[in-house]
Amino acid sequence: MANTPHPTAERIHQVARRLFVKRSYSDVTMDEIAVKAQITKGALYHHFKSKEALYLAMMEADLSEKQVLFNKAVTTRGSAQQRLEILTRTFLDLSVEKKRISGLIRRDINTISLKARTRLLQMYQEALPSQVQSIIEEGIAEGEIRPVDARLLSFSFISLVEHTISQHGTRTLKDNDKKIQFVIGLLFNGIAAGK
Amino acid sequence: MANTPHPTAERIHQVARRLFVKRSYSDVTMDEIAVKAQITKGALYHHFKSKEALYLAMMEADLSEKQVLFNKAVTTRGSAQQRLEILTRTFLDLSVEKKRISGLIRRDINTISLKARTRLLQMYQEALPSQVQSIIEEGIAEGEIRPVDARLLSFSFISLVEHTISQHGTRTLKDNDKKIQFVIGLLFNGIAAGK
DNA sequence: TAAAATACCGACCAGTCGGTATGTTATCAA
DNA sequence: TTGATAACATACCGACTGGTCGGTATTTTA
Repeated sequence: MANTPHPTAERIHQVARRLFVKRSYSDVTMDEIAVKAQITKGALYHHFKSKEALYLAMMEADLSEKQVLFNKAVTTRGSAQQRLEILTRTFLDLSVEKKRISGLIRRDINTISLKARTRLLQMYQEALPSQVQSIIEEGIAEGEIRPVDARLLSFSFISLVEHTISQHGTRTLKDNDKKIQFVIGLLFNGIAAGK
Repeated sequence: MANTPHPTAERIHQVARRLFVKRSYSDVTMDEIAVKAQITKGALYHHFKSKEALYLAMMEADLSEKQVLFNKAVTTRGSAQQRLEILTRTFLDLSVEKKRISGLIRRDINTISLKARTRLLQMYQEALPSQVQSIIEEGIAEGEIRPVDARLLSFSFISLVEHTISQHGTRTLKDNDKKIQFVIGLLFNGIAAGK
């Protein structure tokens, strides 16, 4: 699945990724992907049987890669806060493009078929929210974090991190250390002044 | 602009809103809007000169309504926390559909023309983030909130609220009081157990 | 009541897009 | 050398989509 099968397929992946990150699923055409990948539509359809298949393959490659990466943070020893910091840093160290991909799912999820949707959501779940969630749950078990809904909190946390890489986020929080500080500080201590 | 000009135009607005909330800009067709509004395409184009114009009109009507609503929370006397609670409650009291609309902007923003995009972002800015931001800024000035980037925080806060109305959010946090408690608690105090 | 504006109809058009059918060329095992 | 198969190219299809247009019904105004 993520086994670099063919240089052309790899190039198609790259091109598709770049385009899908910038524009929505419906707005990216197979013709454009073919042109940008310097092949013809025939070749494109030789490697991927449909647009949805290409989209899915691209997303799955990305998500399984992230799943492995983030798992290192989950399995590290340390406090929940430390591990969330590591996970966040791992994410922030990715290329701009790869950081943005995760956000596509919410945007495009309703445009693809039900089957693809289910599969995609499941992969996303395992790659990101579940891993954040497990750290939070252990933090709660250890008494480090007060009991809250870990699932909802993990989604909130992911959004929070995503905001730091937005246009305004990068303007305000120049480097990754500042971003991590903002995100972790807000998550653990909130914004109340009295402390 | 928001002056109930014509029953048919009003119906078109409703139908468009319902469809655009569920699916992306590109995926909603003018034909479908016409059929669902029980008029012909000719009539539809009589009331709105283009698809984009309809989308924009719908969004603007919604945003200007929200702008007024949320402004009441901003101009209320009280602590920043109290005012954010009021603003959040005002939002949560809206219909499911109207709660969801705000999220469309991020999804569709890259699909529409540059001109429309700029205008839309500006209206959104004034309706939501700016108002949240001004409350936060006053909270900082009063020493209630520790100094953070108010703009980035307002975006984060809005996302946080939006998560509480997601599928999982409503499952976990049954009523609006629970949602407000979660959101405000997290924002002001974080999740650290030691306090 | 004539005229003019508004609201609406539905057939049509030009262009787009995902996908296919049918080739041609490169690769490589037997 | 051959022949099967993978890797491409080219031409095309048909469904769909945003938008147009000539004309009609209805309401408002003079």
